[in-house]
Amino acid sequence: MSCIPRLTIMLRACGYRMTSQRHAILQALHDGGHLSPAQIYQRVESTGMTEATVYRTLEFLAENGILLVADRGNGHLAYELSGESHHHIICRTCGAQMEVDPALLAPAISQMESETGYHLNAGHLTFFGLCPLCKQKPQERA
Amino acid sequence: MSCIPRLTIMLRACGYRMTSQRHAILQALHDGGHLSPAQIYQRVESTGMTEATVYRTLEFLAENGILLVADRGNGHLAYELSGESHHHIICRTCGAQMEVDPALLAPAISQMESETGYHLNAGHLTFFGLCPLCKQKPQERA
DNA sequence: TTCCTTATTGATAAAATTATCAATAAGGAA
DNA sequence: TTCCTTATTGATAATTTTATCAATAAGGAA
Ligand SMILES: [Mn+2]
Ligand SMILES: [Mn+2]
Ligand SMILES: [Zn+2]
Ligand SMILES: [Zn+2]
Repeated sequence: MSCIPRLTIMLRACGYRMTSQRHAILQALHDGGHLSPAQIYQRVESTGMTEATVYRTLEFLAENGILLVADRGNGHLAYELSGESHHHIICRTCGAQMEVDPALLAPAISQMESETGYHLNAGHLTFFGLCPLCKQKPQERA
Repeated sequence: MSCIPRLTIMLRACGYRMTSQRHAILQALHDGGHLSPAQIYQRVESTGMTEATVYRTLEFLAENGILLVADRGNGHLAYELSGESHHHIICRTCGAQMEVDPALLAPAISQMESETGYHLNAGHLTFFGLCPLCKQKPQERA
């Protein structure tokens, strides 16, 4: 993917380094979308990388804004490349999910800002609910 | 606290039971507010309860709507008694936090519902940002 | 290219969280 | 109260995640 060189420069500007491990994890997320640490490890295991390195690298990349952390509702976290801003909606019944335009929340957020005095980072939220299908037939679908 | 009898009835109606362990954990959360599993275990350790029981009980109570799960931003979760609906704002710099009236998000959520077809559970969200103090003096405060 | 500094990794241990399963006890029925 | 069914717990092992620290390698300087 073409963003590796850009990220390399960005990291070096902060005194950090681009390593083969970071490269492999970024690549895995590039063609994997939202992935859990375990899923990512599967995809980079062949390089000999340690699980500890996967966790460390994900935390590092997230802290530096290169990755976004997402709540999957199962208590565990997922990671993804931080591209265009967005939020998520997940169906509590069937797990279906979709992305949401952050513009929909903008007015609510700016109102929260003016009422609380906080400066909010719109961020990357996850909303839970029922998808159109599960809204009808209450129980079906695992 | 006075809600134990009510919760007992609620649980029995679903075939579940009120145990001394559940009672102790609810009591801990009643006078503790938002607590992590470790913090809760500290407070009920004297009863001889196992850590595994703490985790199981928290998951059980949350699944049944008696507890809310909160994202604390540190990757770990916190639990609290589900009372009046609200959301949270946490300062990424100093950790200061405050609750937010869910009514502020209501219009945005109903618009998301009409645009996506999902039925959303307003829920219990956590927003991150900078508090009024940290917004000014950029670096200070651990 | 060679050398140096040190950020990063692997190896390992520790800690936190989850899964198994037999023993216990909640609470409904008699 | 006594008895029974079975939800729940404790004990234990397995898995996941985090912390330590010496060995490695990124990448700037010479
Ligand atoms: Mn996302
Ligand atoms: Mn809360
Ligand atoms: Zn669904
Ligand atoms: Zn602050």
